[in-house]
Amino acid sequence: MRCMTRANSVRFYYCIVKSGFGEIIIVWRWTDKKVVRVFLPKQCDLFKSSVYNSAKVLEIHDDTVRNICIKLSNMLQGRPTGLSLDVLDWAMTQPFQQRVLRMEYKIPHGMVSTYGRLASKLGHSGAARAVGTALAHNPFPIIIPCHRTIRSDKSLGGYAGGLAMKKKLLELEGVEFDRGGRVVTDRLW
DNA sequence: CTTACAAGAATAT
DNA sequence: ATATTCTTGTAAG
Repeated sequence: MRCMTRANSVRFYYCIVKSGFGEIIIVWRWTDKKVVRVFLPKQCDLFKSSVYNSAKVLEIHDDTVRNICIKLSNMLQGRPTGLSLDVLDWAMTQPFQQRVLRMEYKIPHGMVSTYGRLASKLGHSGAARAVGTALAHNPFPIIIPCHRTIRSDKSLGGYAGGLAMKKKLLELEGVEFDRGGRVVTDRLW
């Protein structure tokens, strides 16, 4: 795990966590060491074109940072890991989106919900698609397990990291699929 | 079972 | 103000 920093007014640094899916990039704010974004392997180009680019290498020397990297790595191997939400920076999230993300966080390991159900839980029944867009812009994939939300017909729905990754993440958590790629479960969260 | 489509909600542009 | 999106229930093919 290596870190990098950016010489600018607002300083960020990032860690690369290696996984079976490829390299995951965690971006931190220098000042308060809060996680600002997580980039999945499929979002590598997005990272380069983001404001979090142009950095230089730095070694991890912080226990908090190291701890989060390890926990994230565990999650990528399908192990349930208690990652606290207070390591995250919510500044860039919209009010509704933040409520969606916090609700998503409650979905237990190995369980799935649907966009529509989450909407209802938030008191916005009918806002299934809005939940979808909120999750689509999830700045903290994996930490906020947005792979645990699927469509009402139990097909996968979407995932910024690619559907293959979404399916694999769920399988690692013990979720089963049928031949049509739909989740088999009678228990929706 | 598989497409087609309108409705609906929040956010991005 | 309009376009966009990780949806959904219903109505046909």
